[in-house]
Amino acid sequence: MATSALSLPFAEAGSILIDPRDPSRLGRKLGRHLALSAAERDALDRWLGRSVRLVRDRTTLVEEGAPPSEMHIVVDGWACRYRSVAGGGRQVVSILLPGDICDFNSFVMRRMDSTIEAVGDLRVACISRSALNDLTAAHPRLSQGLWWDSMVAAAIGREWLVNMGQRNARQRVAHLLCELYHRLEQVDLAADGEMPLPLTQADLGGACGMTPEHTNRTLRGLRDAGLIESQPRLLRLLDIEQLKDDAGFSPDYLHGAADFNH
Amino acid sequence: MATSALSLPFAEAGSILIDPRDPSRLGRKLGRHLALSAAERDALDRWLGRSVRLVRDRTTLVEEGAPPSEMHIVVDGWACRYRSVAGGGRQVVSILLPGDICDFNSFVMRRMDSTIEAVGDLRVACISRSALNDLTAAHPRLSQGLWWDSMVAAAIGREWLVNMGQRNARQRVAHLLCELYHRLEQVDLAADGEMPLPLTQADLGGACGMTPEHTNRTLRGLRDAGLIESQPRLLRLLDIEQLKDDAGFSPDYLHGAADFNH
DNA sequence: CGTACTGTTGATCAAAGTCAATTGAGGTGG
DNA sequence: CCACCTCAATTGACTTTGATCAACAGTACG
Repeated sequence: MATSALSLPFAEAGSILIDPRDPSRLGRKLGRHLALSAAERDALDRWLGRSVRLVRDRTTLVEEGAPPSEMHIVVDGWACRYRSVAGGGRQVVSILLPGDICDFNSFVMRRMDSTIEAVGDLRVACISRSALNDLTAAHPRLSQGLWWDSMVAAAIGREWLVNMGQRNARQRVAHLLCELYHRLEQVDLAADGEMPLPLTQADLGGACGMTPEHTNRTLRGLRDAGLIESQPRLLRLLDIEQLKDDAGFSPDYLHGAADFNH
Repeated sequence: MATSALSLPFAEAGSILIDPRDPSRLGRKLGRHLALSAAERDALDRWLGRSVRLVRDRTTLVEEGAPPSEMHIVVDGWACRYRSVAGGGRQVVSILLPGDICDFNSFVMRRMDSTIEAVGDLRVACISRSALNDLTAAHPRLSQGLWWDSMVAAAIGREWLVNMGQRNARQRVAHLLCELYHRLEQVDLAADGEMPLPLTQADLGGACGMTPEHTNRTLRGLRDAGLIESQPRLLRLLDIEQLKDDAGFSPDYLHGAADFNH
């Protein structure tokens, strides 16, 4: 019988294997945790390149309430996943970066429970259920990788809960910025305290449960304290250690390779 | 009572080691979504009864930072999963009811990122990685069920984010109570607006990002409005419709069987 | 050029946190 | 059986955070 994408081939968390080549961000991310073979990476990259969709700035990739179709993986660009509430409010429930799986639940749920919107132009790889089944049947370790990624996404969600429930505005924003920086770093999109940041202040606030106005003031506070410096779509973390300290940020919850493999 | 099932050897073919009137809540929950065969249900129940651990009131089942061992499923009782923050604060990130999987990430992560604590005496089924692999290899549909459960848990986490970010204290508490009622109902532990509630007000507040004092006042508000009525470990929802309406609660995110089956 | 968004700032206000006590119930030991 | 102890629930007074309302400025773009 074919191993379905939903199978559970759990193995011991493997040793790191960094492939010197430059495959998809997802492959790169998974490769930091699992020992993916060249064949597995190739297969993944092939599938990711097979059907890529372009989503224009501020248009939606999937809509809340709609029946799910395919699963999407961010190839390039950013996206926000949010839920709308009565009264016009919107809560950002996750921020999707290159290499992130947008809607893992597509194959399990009957309706999407949140909306995914592009922040800047976005390219996503589309994978049908049967394609994913084929892929994971041929390469069970990729299936492990998907599980791992799914669990990390859940851990990030839990940390966001901690963020909103236990920290003040300044800490919330600082924490989110630290998280984004670390996640970008893991896929080689940030370094030296410098990162792209296409999100508006309203997006950032929406992720922290804050109004745009208060987000603005909070960012100003961080800027005045010499912790960050911003240009239109770019952010520089001037004192990461101080920022982490203020925010109570510890990267453990990201379960990133850097913290576990050495 | 059923504690005698603890040490029973796995011997009688087809027999259910747990009280036959009390089949696993997990099986019941999954059965609402998937068409589980009798054999699948039976296999699940057997495994769940194989190794049951008793966790005393307010002691921890798994500890933040510890390396994961087995996966646990609530058989009976309640638990809270929380993360501690510097300064003594604790954020409850999920509330675990009978039939819930406590720590699905056990098999994927290297360290637990949160603590799970019993709320009242708790019984959990323990399943090793290899046992789960065997079980899902023999019954692939159970594997689907685990995926489904995992995705629902993630959806609940997202809804909690919405709750904390977009709703006021009264709505947050009302929403949480509605959610708990619905989830209990799905495993036949609540009906007619009446539900067990072993949580303290501090627990409830911890899940909503509120102080115990404010939680107390908020509950009083709901009581004064005639929406709820409480006894020590029991809660009655006197006007569920009004409560849902106030809270902006819609059970869609629970992806419950009632809305999707048939 | 308007138009529309994003960022910015100020004034005011309400919601929730903090600090401080008191009450009440359950459990324990004498 | 009762005194005592602990923890949960409750209430009050006060403070602070962040929301709300209201402008206005900079910028991109048709």
